[in-house]
Amino acid sequence: MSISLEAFGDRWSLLIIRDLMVRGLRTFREFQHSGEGIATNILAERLQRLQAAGIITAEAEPADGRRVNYRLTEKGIDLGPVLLELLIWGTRHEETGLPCALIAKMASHREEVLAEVRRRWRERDHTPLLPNPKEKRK
Amino acid sequence: MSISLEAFGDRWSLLIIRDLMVRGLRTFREFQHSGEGIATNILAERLQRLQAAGIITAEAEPADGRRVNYRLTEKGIDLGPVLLELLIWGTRHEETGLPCALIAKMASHREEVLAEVRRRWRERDHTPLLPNPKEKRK
DNA sequence: ATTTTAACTTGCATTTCGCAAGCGATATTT
DNA sequence: AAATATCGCTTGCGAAATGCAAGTTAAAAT
Repeated sequence: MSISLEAFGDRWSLLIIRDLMVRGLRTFREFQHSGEGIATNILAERLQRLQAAGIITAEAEPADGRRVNYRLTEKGIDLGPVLLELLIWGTRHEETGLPCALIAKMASHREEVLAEVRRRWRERDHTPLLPNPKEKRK
Repeated sequence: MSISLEAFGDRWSLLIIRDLMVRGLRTFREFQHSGEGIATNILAERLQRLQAAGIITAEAEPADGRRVNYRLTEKGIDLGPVLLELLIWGTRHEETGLPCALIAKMASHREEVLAEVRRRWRERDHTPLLPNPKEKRK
């Protein structure tokens, strides 16, 4: 457990992973403007660390040489269950803007949700899994 | 998710929660000497924060007025699934000192393991759930 | 009554973070 | 072709969080 936390146990890493997994973000710029307000130097450093840890990869976009597409590795997509449990806990115990019905469904259909997350990853389907809440979640 | 991380998304909080949940630790001193090397001021601050977040409670030991027993609340014990997924991921993807068979069993008997964790919590059974690894895990 | 123990504080040096600005390499516009 | 814009980062610097050692207070043990 402490080993896991060393790889991504800080305030930002898991949010980046979440954005990759369920919000369909891929580029530096998209993370930067995703609404959580991460500083660019920290973002750069976290992307490096996650890459070094083998959780994400960086590949240049062929159509645009400036752009770098970040993507979860298999090791990264395996964090799906962790994120799902975090989401379920947060929804159950804290005030979130998410529809409760949606979460109840997720909790009772764990395996299906995770299979869908994996499917999207495999097929590089970048449509967001969750509807974007109206309110920016803090 | 970001809301969850605000409550315990730092380097130490989840380790404290883990020590409460699966290692049977209860007191300031036990956390301090649990081998991860947390500074006492940080430990004190984290215990306060977790208490303020409603994840743990502090109650004085009746038999010894100096001692404070920390304990997970229901909200805290509900983090069981999160910890279990972290443990499974870490074991699958990083070098840990844990016997693989044990983890395979945990992954395939998720619900039983979580039920056992809850049972121990309810009955205040403080025997560690996991065998203490010989090597101090870093 | 003195010493020990448990649970914290406090002070201070070091590290990390957050913000704004800048930079180099593509790509786009004129 | 030249000027401008965009993207993915660095850099510099003040502020906040962290780590370490020492001290404090109250309760137990001797």
